[in-house]
Amino acid sequence: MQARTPLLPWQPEHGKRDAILTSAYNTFAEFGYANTKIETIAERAGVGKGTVYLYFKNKNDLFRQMIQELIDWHLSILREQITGPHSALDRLRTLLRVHLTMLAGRTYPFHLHGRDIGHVDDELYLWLREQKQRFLEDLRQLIEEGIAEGAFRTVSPRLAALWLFATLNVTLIDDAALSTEQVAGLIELVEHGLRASNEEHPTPIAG
Amino acid sequence: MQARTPLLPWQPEHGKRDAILTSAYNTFAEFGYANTKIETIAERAGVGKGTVYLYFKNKNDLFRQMIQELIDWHLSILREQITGPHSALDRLRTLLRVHLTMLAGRTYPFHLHGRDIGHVDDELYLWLREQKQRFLEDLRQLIEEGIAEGAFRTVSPRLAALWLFATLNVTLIDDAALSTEQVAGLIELVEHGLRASNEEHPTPIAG
Amino acid sequence: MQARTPLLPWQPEHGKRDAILTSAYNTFAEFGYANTKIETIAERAGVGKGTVYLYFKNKNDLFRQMIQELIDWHLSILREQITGPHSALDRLRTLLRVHLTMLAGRTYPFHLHGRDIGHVDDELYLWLREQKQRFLEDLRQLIEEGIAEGAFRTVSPRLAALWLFATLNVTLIDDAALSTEQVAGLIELVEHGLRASNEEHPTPIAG
Amino acid sequence: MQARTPLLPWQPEHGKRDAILTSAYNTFAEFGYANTKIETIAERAGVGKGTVYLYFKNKNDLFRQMIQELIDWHLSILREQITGPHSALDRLRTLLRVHLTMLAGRTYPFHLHGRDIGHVDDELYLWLREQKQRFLEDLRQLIEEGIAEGAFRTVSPRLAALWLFATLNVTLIDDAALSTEQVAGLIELVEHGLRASNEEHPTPIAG
DNA sequence: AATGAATGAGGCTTCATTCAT
DNA sequence: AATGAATGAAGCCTCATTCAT
Repeated sequence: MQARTPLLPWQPEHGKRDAILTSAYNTFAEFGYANTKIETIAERAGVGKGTVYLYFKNKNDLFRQMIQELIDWHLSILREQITGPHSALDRLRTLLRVHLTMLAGRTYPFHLHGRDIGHVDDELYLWLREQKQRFLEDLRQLIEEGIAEGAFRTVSPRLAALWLFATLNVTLIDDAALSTEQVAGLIELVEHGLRASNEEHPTPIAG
Repeated sequence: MQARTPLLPWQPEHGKRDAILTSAYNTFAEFGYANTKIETIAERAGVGKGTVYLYFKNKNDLFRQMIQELIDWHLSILREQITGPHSALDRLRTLLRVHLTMLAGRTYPFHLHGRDIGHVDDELYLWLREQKQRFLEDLRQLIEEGIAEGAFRTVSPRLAALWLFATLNVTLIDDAALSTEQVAGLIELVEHGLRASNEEHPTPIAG
Repeated sequence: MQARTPLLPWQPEHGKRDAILTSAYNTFAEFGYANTKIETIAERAGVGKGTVYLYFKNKNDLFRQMIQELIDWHLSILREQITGPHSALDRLRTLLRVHLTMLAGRTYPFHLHGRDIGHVDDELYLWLREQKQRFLEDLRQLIEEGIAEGAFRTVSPRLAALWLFATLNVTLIDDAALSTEQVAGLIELVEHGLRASNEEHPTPIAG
Repeated sequence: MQARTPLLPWQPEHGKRDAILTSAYNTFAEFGYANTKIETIAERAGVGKGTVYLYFKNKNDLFRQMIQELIDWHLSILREQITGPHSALDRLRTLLRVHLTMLAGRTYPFHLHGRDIGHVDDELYLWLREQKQRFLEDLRQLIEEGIAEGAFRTVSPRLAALWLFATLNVTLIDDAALSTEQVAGLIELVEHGLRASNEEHPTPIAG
């Protein structure tokens, strides 16, 4: 169903900039920032070392732009799920499923909250903080709507948002991707944590 | 209650090795691995640069030992909670509270599952994987016991363990430490996710 | 009188080659050889980077040709003064006035003797040596003629030529151009250094 | 007589800093700034490449400090001659002789007024301007004193100072050092330029 | 003829590591 | 055991030059 969602926001065949960003993503993911050489990124992108510097000011700049475009793209997809026309519960389910499916198909090297990559660059660090806060706001609103709809218990929306955010990182724990059943099970656990107790028998997920 | 748990496993006044490890912890946390200079660690530890090499083979070795001792110490404290004599639910509650309290008091720079620090060193990466798996096993067992006790719903114990693990990282999302109320709220959310539906009114946490 | 002497031997409107040489002159003068980029020269000349290589083999070649044409042009103008039909004293006066006036109108970045620019290129270095020697010869001859005419004291013509040459560089010392009075004063100093002592009352300079 | 004046202000055997500065002087003089590699300076100084960076922030800093210490040292020696107790004429003679002798013994790569090296570094450029102005002031004063003493004609002191300064650079024109006779002849030319006309028969220079 | 995107050789600089004291 | 001056491998980045259009 989500199979058609591309794994990354860039298409190497769309030009050298995209080729470099794709290569940068894979190389940084494989070796980490410090152990990645610009030369390696260039080689894998099929361009010369100097070409990287035609599109990016320096290594930091390349990294920052790569992360920003990746996160932007990822969050925009998630946001579509959060703000759709469906019930809060349905949107929560889809949010989790889409997110986990997107991560399942590849090595996702970077935590969404970016503490580990924030060291690289103050500008990026602050940008990530802001994105995180914005996304936490979206999650909070989703939960508030769920509460208003009577689907969720009366929990602290902000706290539940944090907790949801943490859960989203679950894939990062195991290197193996979650199976469809595991994703369903995870959604069920989260639902249970939030669901109003009178709603004993939730409608089936794919309803 | 947990206030007396020291924040770190080392005591600078216990000798140069501990001083170096404490300094290493703080410096790596502040700057990240790549941006941390041995000289800075030595300075902050109040020793000469060469002295670091009397206790550690190289920068990697220092980092690895620091992380390993930190994680070992941290997990051993958590393990005490998991394997105690109390009910599975109580142990779960204490586990979460102790973990979150330990992290609350300081900047915790490293994810327990260590994807971000695994880049540094294959040996450390594999060690962290193993620790993670062992701890996931422990969590799985806790959940199985909870199911056996009738306190938890019949969920996939392995999956729930993963989910718990993810939740443990919640503090890393926000830079601000969680308040006591927030910790309680978080525990409540997790409990709700796991709790057998007939157990509507759980016994108070501290008994 | 010399106001109509153009400042540089090239006219940008005479074609791309002249435009590039003018731009090269200004840019090398502003930034020095090492800090000057071909791209900057091309931009200022209003041509593409590749176009420079249609007219010049490489950066060194561009620099060399620029210097050579500049010096050639400059010395040929000076030489006209030296070898004219007037008396040695008059020719000396005019030589100094013309030279100083030419330099006064612009930033003259390159010493005539070229020690500082000789580093760039052995070929240019040797060429400059030769030009220098040739010009010193001309100066020597002028002085010899002055001695023969009885206008100058019996000095070492070669040494006096060196000394004259050094004096020609006086403008390079101060960034500010010399005023007409200063030029006259300078000429007067040089004359005094050379003049036969019996010629107490020289004819006024501007005659 | 001046043979005992060391050629350079540094003594390689006085430590690595002096060894590096001496090597830097010789290497920059030989190849020019842009064509000089830090590695070459280090090799010739008999130290490792990294050692240079223990004493100097970077290549520019090394160059700047080298020039400044060289000029400082050189000018301080000249200044001693200018401000001595002797007559203005004697001091002028000694000034020229000392300066020319100092330069005679070696390749002097850098013009005192530093237009050619100013491109390297703005800080250095401004510093050189200031030194130049200060030294021109000293020369001006010497000339004023000579006028007051009746030894010099009534010339513009500032202009004559500029002219003297230019003459000091005479050695830079020819690569060959001036002989003792040439130095004497040069001094004589300068004297003639300045001397009060009633002083027809000066005492012979070399006595 | 004219262009400018692409390249990669070359050099500055950092910093982990060594070792003489 | 403790030190820190010295080292040089490694990698980022610049920019002269090329070449397809």
